[in-house]
Amino acid sequence: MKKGDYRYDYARPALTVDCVVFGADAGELRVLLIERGLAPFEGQWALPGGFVGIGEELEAAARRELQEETGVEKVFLEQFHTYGGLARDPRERIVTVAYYALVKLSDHRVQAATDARDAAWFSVAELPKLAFDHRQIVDDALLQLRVQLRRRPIGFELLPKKFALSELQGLYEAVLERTLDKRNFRKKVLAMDLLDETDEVQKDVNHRAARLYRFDERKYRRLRKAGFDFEL
Amino acid sequence: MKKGDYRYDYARPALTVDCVVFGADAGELRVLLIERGLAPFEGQWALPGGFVGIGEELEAAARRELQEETGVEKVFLEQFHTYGGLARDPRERIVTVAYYALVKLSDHRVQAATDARDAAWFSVAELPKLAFDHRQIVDDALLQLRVQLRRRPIGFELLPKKFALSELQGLYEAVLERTLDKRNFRKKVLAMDLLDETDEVQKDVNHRAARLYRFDERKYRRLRKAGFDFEL
DNA sequence: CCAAAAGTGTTCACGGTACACCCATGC
DNA sequence: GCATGGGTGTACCGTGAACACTTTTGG
Repeated sequence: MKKGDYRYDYARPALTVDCVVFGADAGELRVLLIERGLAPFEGQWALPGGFVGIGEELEAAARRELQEETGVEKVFLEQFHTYGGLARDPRERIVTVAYYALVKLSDHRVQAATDARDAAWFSVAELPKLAFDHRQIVDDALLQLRVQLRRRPIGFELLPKKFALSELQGLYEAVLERTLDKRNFRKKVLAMDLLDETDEVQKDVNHRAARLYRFDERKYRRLRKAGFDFEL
Repeated sequence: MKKGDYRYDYARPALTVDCVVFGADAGELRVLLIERGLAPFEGQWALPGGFVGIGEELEAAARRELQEETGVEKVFLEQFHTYGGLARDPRERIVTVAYYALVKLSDHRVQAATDARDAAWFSVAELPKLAFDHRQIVDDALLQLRVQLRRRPIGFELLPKKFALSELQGLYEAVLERTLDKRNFRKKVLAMDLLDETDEVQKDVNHRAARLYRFDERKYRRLRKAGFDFEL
């Protein structure tokens, strides 16, 4: 982005993007936060995000900021709400377009960079105090995730490519905050015929190892064309 | 808004709001459009909307534009997506926050004003060519409406305060684009116990007049607190 | 008396839910 | 051999879907 002197007839809000990045770990839902290296709210935890370039698509800006500040790349990303409250930012009027992202925790060693002093995963159950209105944004994203998780096959974005059914169930339980019946869950998931059984099993567990499955994107697309609706 | 000379270190997109206003009439779903009085796309039909003031909330801007351009006030309004494509507007980069609104057609005599040359209702089945990417926005809003109509009691926003069950059914059929069974529909709706039977009936119909009902907002709120989920 | 829509019950199939026991593995 | 989670089947209930006839009113 080129620094210069840009003039307009009317005052304009600044435009940013922010990302609520979810990951799952041992049946716990986590959110990726950065520790701010700059004022305002220096030293506080916040969502990764930043300004939208004048020649940059909104989603591209979200991906760029995510990559720059946390190292996270190539993830499921979806816009869910735009926040424009007058007092969001103490400096000036800033409108932010919020996205939620889903990542396989195992794939992403996060690392802070640019204006982020640090980056780390926090359990959604114990978030620190967040900068700006980011707490509100996280809460809204979580609500959105809960709704979408049941209607679209996005849970798989949060797990390793190969996973045990109990891991999938644990994820649903963590996000929906309730326990599910094991038999019913397995029956329903397998009946949808969206998972391929691999010939691998879990490793490094001190009990019987579970069979691993893989989500079949192709099958899902084919079924959806035929009018099938994912529902869990 | 005060015209002046505003300077920034980095170029900023302009920020607007646009509204997809739905109304129902004789079992047909309609959208409110304005005919543009200014370039670009002068003379073409477009969504009501306009620039967000620097000290103005997003939703407030949407309501103001709606009122100014079409005379519509005090309606159900909900944000659903933000559009930031680089080529949306031929003049410069403009990001727009889109809302959908639901109005009782009977309550609103629309009238064009400010930079709208004309305002009129169009059946969603036969929209004219629209300016900018507004066709895409309408399509997305319609999709959103279809989803929300089944999960939240928003259909009542589109009908007169007192309505016949067949009118409600006609609305659902129009939006969802499929026929519904009369007996099952009435059973389901009445079973939710959200409607109050009035002692009025339809007038000016040349057949048996239907009883009129009213949506009971209070009851709905009470039920929702008790964990009830609207679903049709 | 005819047209047009209002109003009303029952049956059936399916999917959701509840529920308990044996099995494989690591220590 | 024991602890830990993996893996499996059946019975019941409630909800959604299909379906046709009588009633009221206006013209």
